[in-house]
Amino acid sequence: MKLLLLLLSRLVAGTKNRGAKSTGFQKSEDALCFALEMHLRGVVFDAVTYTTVLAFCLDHEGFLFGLQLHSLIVKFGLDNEVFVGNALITMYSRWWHLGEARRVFDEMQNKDLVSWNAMLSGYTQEGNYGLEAIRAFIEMVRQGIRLDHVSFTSAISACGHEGNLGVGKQIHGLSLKMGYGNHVSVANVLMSTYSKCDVASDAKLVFDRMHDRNVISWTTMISLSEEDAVSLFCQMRLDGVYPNEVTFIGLLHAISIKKFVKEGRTIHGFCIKTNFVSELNVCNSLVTMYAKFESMQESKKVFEELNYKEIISWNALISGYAQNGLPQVAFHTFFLAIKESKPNQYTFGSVLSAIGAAEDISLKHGQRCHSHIIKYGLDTDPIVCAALLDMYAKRGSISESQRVFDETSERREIAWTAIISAYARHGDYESVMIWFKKMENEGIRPDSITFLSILTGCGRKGMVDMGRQLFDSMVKDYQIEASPEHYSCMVDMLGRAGRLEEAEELVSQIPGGPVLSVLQSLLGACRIHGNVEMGERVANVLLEMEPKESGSYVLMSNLYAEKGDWEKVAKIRKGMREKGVKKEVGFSWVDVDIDGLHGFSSGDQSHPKSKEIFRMAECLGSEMKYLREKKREGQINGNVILYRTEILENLNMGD
DNA sequence: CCGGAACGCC
Repeated sequence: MKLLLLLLSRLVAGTKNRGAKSTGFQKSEDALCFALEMHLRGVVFDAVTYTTVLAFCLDHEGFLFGLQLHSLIVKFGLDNEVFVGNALITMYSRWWHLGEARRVFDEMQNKDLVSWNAMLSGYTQEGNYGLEAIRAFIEMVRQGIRLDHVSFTSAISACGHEGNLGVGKQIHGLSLKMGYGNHVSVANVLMSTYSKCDVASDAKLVFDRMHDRNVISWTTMISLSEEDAVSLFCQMRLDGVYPNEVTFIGLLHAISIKKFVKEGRTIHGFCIKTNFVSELNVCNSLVTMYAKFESMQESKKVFEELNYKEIISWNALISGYAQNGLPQVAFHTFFLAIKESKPNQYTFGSVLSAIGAAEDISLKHGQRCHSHIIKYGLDTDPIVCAALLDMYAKRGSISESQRVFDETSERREIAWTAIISAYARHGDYESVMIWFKKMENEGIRPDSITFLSILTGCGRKGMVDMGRQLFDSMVKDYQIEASPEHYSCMVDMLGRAGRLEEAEELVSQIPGGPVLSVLQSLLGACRIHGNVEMGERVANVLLEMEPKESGSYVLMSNLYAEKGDWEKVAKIRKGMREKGVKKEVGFSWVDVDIDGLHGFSSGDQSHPKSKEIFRMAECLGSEMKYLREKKREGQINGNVILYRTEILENLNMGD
């Protein structure tokens, strides 16, 4: 109570410049209790006091307090004060009540630039209001409201969220004209916007032209240039700019993606020296980094040294185990995590991908996970739904996948992509086509992954013209850049259909030239159709690109072998020997319940039971041949397994 | 006393 009175006297004294922090409150609860106490003692607030207290309502559970403050403000007729209105707009938009924010804004009689900017930035927050933000900015221009650097920062940021490069460029132009283009926060947001709109070169240009770069400018640049992140970090230090927590998160992320192991350890050391390891978020990034370096021991070590673990830390560890082929550990960690923290969509995304990848985790566990998802109310989350659907598809339960999809209320792109990939994974291209049609009918925009599934489907179904049309439409109408996988798929499709010239032409049109796999697809197609002339042409390019790649030699030698040109076959083999190219040995892994994992390579006789294994393989081979003949003759329709049992009995090999 | 810019767990 003593403290209360002290603070009361300080506030009532009405001294200038008492910022929110200087009132001594740490939490919005305290601030509101204090404010209510003042009110009870008959102290009438002034606008400045309300504004100060409203600022506390932006964090934690402050929204309800804010609502009460709003009614007090109205009661005392202070809602016409511009500062108070501005604070209310900010509060409502932070709590996602954009409608209420707008109502306050519309009812304000005296709006100033800050009111407009507060409304603009409310719409700019990530969400579905990007268009509103752009509209509000245009309205400002139309009404001749004065614009400043904050207006430009928000408006350009909205274009970034919307991916609207056209409007972004126009606002950039306007900012230059009005002399705000070089303002540090405008330039910073321009960089991130250009990078979001896939014009990284323009982002770099903005950065290069800046004269005053602050820590945010450097952090932005580091985060969007993975390859040069480390050298940019060094330049930043030379420039005398001190990094912060966010800088390290971006830097460590780039290092993780690029697997710069040495640099990663150095930066870890730097974080220890500068005590950035006391920042939870930096440590979370370190957990992810070591996981990406495939060193789960170190990842776990960083994790265990945390004195406080939040769900992001757990997620980083779980996905690390999942990505490093330790799904059981991932699954086990998941159960520890949900004991200590409240899981979010990423937690389930990671654990579901682990279950999907693990043949030896019972599907029951997947279902158990599913029930947790429902328990935590995450069953409508698009990320979780897609992961769940994918998990069932990977574990062979396509009907469950379909059910998850049917029950997904908010069917965003990601769910459609997942169900179409699920059918593609199962080789059910009939369904791929059906669901793609449905997706189109619903007006959902297919993405790059969806196109890959559908193009593969067209290839397998021999629907070459349709595939070609879709590919062209993807690039032209949907403006999706064709990836090497898309090109491989197209070349494979055209090649299977014998349209080799068309395939070769497509390859020649690839911007920046084809990658290895695309050319190998083309060479494979040449082999199927016995086109030696084109095959040689393709092989020459391939051997120039990667002289040590054995696959190219093998494909070419197979092509000659099929034509019976044994001389050329021998020449290629000789060439391989001379260049020291070795064919990498392919391994097959067999997991036997009782005695673990066995690896086999072609011609390998090292296994103690190899004699029996080869005998069995031979039997299975002749059995397959027999079955194929029967099937061709139409003698089998349906249950091959039953039929197989019958044959085995006849062959007297019932084991 | 009010408005803006960078990042991580899918």
